Amino acid sequence: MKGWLLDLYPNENEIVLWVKNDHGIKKVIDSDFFPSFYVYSSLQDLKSLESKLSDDTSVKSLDYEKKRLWLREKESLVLKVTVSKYKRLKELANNIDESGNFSKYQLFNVDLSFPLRYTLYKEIFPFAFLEINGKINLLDDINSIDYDVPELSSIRIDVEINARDRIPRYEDPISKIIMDDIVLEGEEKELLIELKEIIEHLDPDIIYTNGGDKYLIPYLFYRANYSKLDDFFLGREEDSFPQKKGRSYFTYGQVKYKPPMYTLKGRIHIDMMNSFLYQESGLFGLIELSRISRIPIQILSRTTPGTAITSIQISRAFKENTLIPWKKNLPEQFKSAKDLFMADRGGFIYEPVVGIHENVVEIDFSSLYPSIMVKYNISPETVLCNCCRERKVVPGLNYNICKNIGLIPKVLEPIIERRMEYKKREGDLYKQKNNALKWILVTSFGYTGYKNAKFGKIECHETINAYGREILVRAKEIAESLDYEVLHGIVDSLWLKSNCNDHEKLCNMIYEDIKIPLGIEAYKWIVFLPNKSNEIGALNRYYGLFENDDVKVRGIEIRRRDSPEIINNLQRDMLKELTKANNKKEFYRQIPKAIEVLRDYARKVKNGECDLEELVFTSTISKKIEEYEQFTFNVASLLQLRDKDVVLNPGERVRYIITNSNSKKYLDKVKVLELADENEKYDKKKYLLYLLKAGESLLLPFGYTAKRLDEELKLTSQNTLYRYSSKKNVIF
DNA sequence: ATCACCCGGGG
DNA sequence: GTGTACGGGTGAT
Repeated sequence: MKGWLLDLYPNENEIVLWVKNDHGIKKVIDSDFFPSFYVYSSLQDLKSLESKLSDDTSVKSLDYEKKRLWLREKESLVLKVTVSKYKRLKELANNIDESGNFSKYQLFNVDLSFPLRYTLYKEIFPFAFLEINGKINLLDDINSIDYDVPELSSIRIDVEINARDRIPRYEDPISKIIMDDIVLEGEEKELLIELKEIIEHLDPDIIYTNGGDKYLIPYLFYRANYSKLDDFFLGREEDSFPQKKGRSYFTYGQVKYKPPMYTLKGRIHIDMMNSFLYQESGLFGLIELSRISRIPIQILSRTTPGTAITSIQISRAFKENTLIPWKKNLPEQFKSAKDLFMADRGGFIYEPVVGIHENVVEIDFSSLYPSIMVKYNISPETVLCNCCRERKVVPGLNYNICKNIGLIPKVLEPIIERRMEYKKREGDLYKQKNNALKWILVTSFGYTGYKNAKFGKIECHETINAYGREILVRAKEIAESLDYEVLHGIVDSLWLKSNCNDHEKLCNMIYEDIKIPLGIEAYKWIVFLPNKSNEIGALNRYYGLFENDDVKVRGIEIRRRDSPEIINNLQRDMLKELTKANNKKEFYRQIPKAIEVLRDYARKVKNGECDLEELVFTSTISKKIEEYEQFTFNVASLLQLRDKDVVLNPGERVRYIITNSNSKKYLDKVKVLELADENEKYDKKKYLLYLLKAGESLLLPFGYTAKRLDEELKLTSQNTLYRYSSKKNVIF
């Protein structure tokens, strides 16, 4: 049969493939695939290991092969250990590593996923069009841009829960099941049977949920179990979920909570809430990445772009007969692009000139890092290579770079080209594919410096930084030579001021010099904001109005996830007034109107007219309740929830209203939204203060502190409206 | 005054 | 399958 490879996964000791075409879908089992890992050591040690392993019944075969231990190194003799039981692979690798005191043996290809092993071995990939008749025949090309995608049917499932209070629990029964436009109501057990029957009947390829991993799917199974429905499942055959708990983990200093995956068999479950890549690039973005990264779509939808880029790198290394290192122990720690630049503030960070500016353009090297990596051939095996010691080309660093093209550029260049091709085309399909690739490129940089990255090396980071810094400095010099004034600059962007309107010349000159694509956008005006504490320009706090009337806001409350709606609405409405201005002069005229907006909001808060929903803070829990040292709003919320037997994992969010900010009593200080009743009294003074501070955030460069705004707003007489007296009150 | 805690960014 | 920046603001002590 011919069809598209919808999904594949290991099951016990075989690989299951689901192949879809216009006539239906077929499950294919390959029970003749056995995974391997590799061991390198002295020949003598390998020989003794070989004889030791030959007694192990789970070892299927032991062979010697010639492989590269690292990119472009000469091939070495290694022992290939093939296991007959999938589960034994990692156990065996661990045993060997331990028996050699974690130093005698170097192990490779240990932590590769089974789908990746299988697709590399068979030279196929997810969503490939192929023919299966005893053996697999690829009728597709992984490099293809205009590949066909199967028609996929889908359904979205939501449930409503008959909860005792507003916190839904597993013990609460289902009240409603909604499947697209089908609404099921009635007795719970019947509902579940009907749900299963409808899914069997419609037989969708994709099931979309909102929170399926975290709640919906496990809940449905819990209820089915409670109703003694033992053949309840949602896949194309019985689902088996790993008994895993979700994990909380740190990223960029923030705690995230990752619920366990609920993947279905033969059907694709996409949890829209748990899929960054789906949110960013849609179904076609997922398919695009699934193909090129060889990660099955259900797994891919739940991973980060960094995982996908790693997988692509592994595939490339595999093709070049290079083994994949198991663990790495480089001392440097993971840092994101921005971190590194922040960490050593080079000459290309310009503290913003606080205040409002006209005639401003922002230039932006949108894919600076991947471009640098490709252009300057930056890769772990090219930076400080042994063969080209003389080529010390890195600006300001004593590093040499190889003349032979490295793995990272080889991987990135085709992706950049693909993306450029998609960018040229119209329509949602290409937009989604383009977005998916964008994220691959953006994250590729961070991963080169992450210590556990398969193909990472800190010197790559330093090298990329050195080039990046040089490029920004160069761009600045060119701009200044054309009489542009630099107002602000950070990482890959510069804000420039000039009376001349011909910015094309600037772009051309920079591009001619640097040969890295850049974008340019003109502002009618932009306001750079100071730190609230010291009046110095803050690197990432600004707002501005583009020539096309789009508004760009960074760093202030409206951008924060924890801000209550009322703060967001206030700043949105104040900005609405301010952005009516087409220039600096008009901007100053709009300031009093923005303050009037603030007055309206303040009045509403003062009069107790706010809906509770507007006042809700949504804050992320960073640790377990007992680990907190201070009695914060979050702690008070957690205590309230604990009374109701609800425990949140670090990384999950609480929603609360401030009822008495200064109170030391957890029941009094805040109210968790789900536990609040409609007549809950909120802390008016506190919310008023928040409003004033949010107003200050926008207007501080013009002399309005929260305190001063407070004074203004207390004016009750209608004709003493604040008179803005020109430049006297302006700090800058 | 100092420490604890939470958030951003990218597009 | 995986990661603890750094500076900003606000609140607690």
